[in-house]
Amino acid sequence: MPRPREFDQELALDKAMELFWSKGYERTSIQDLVDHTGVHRGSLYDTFGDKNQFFLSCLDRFRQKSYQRFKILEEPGEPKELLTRYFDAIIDNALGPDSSRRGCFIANTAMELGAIEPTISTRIEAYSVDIESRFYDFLLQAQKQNKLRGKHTLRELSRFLVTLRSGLYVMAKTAPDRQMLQDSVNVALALL
Amino acid sequence: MPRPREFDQELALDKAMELFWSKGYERTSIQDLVDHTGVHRGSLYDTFGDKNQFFLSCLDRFRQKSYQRFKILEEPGEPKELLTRYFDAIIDNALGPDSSRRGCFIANTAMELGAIEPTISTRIEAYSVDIESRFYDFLLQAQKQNKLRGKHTLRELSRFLVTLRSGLYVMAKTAPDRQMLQDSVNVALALL
DNA sequence: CATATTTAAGAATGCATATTCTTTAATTCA
DNA sequence: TGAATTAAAGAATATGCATTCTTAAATATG
Repeated sequence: MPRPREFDQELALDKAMELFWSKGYERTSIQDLVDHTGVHRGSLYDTFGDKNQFFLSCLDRFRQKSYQRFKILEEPGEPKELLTRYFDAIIDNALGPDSSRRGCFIANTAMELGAIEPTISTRIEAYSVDIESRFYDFLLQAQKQNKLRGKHTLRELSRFLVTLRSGLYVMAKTAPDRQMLQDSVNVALALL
Repeated sequence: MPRPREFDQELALDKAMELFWSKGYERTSIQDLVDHTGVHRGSLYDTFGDKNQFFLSCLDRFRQKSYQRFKILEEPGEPKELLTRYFDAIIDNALGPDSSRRGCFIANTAMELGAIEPTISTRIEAYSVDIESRFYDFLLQAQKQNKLRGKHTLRELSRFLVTLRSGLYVMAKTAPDRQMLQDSVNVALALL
């Protein structure tokens, strides 16, 4: 009996995510979202709730998608080579299409709202812990194959990689050239 | 013949800087600035111009102040020891008083406005280049004293340190505990 | 075919915002 | 002492914002 929805819900969520990603929470207005998704104001409210809820949905969607990048680390190959490819992908993603320098949606949000909104900071912290443990698992595999040198614990190493990763996202917004980021990765991965 | 100003201009600038620093550009309203500085709206406009100009003045003030931290690297001592102290100071500053986790004003701004406002991004880029060259100078001194091992160029190394530094500022907003940041620094400085 | 039900469209509301304007107060120099 | 000049105070303006309400449209089932 219902009138059918005229817009693709998933597509609208993706479009909204893009906008929040590149402009941040405060600078993205409902009108911006309406324009960019092509969906009517009221329909957005009916479907996704208010701006806060909508933003959180976008954040979760980003989180899901970004986990896919860790599949690179599960492929066969030398650990260092795999990490190089992983961080290359990170750099590509951070610089964005046509050098839009959108960075990482979650890192951006951490900087904008991390110390302010408790509901945001818990999510961001969980995400960070998650990434750390994925690095940890990867390093554990490498260690089992005796392909890890150096005196640090896996915990320290994985935390270092998380911090490096975050640093790259800041530099993507700061430095104009890709080489700056590449140099940082080259140095960092030399200690493995 | 003029009526004397009743507020301390420098003090007001510092207060405003604190606010922009911890809340960012968008989330800081003129009313917030009025409340926090104790200076009347009109006086702020007369003295500092509009919100944009005011913000830029605060950014410049922060920049000046933050350069002082590099004096740590000019003190006598082992390079690695000096860098450890430098990054300890960075961590202190990033976590802020009573764990307010305000991060770095410039890094925050890079994330919020870096890819959007051209007038901001040029300043931020200049700041980044400046920091890189200060690391470079420091490493050059260390190299002259034969206190640097490793195969990387000084340019690569200084860029790595800049990225590490940025990463710490993100993690200060993300991770709740200091140890996470400390671990990252420990690993990073091991390769010098 | 008609009614129930959900979506879409657009107008409307109310509040926060940045900025300016007008009036009043405090000085200094003639 | 008084006119000129600058600062402070407070009101006022206009715009943008998130959110809601009302009305029209489209479908499925009886």
